[in-house]
Amino acid sequence: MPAESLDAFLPLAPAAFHILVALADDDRHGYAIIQEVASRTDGRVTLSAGTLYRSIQRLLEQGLILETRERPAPELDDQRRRYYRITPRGRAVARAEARRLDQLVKLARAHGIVPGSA
Amino acid sequence: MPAESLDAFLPLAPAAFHILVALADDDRHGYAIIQEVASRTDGRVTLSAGTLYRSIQRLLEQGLILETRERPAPELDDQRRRYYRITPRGRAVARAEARRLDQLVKLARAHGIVPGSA
DNA sequence: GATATTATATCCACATCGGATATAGTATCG
DNA sequence: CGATACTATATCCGATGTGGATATAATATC
Repeated sequence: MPAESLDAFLPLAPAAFHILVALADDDRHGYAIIQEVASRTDGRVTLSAGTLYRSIQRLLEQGLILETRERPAPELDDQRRRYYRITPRGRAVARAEARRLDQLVKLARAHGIVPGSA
Repeated sequence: MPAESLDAFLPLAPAAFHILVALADDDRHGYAIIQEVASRTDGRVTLSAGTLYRSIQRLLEQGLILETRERPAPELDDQRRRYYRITPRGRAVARAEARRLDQLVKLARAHGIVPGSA
């Protein structure tokens, strides 16, 4: 996967970025992604159901995530759930987006926007 | 200006962030902002005219920038230009947005998205 | 004087988003 | 065991932000 083609995905939609980062560690189902993102951001980012499921559809179509057949032990499972896993391409896109955001922050710092680091 | 009210502006529209950062150093006119942003990002961010002038209207309404009456020496000026300056509030919002973006990058790093820093 | 560039402004179509709504399975508790 | 709350997925609607096209006109170049 050449680096160029990753650029076609950038800038990545904010919701898509959060979903990919939430799946970076572990496979998760949709509802769990909402909770995980909220938890990790101390409640600052609360993905709505509409945003979540539409984002998941797009990420699947783009091959950035896939739906897994693996499920947890039945006593921990819930038949309604659909579990998702980040793909290598998804990881590469998330990495490229993180780099893009980092450059944005550096640009702001270089022009004195952030005190204590200008 | 309490920190809470800044949150109402977040997340800041990407174009608005770029405009505020471009005005961080110097007053500029619209067309110059497009060129400055393109130059600073090595051509990766090219604000379209439509995006620029609508973004400027919003930033004016929100009090994040203002139009200045000061103009350069007549031989360097162009009567068609409208010059803009970032306000203290605009600077505070840009700073808050930079902080938000930085936290996003840190979150991605904490979950192993960015190699060499996880 | 013709042409290209600079400069501002508006319109249209497309993508993304939050919130509302729908449907139904699962857990809790009296 | 029945009511109620929570979990879980999915779709629809309206609002916002964006690039690209279009318009208009002043300025610079040749």
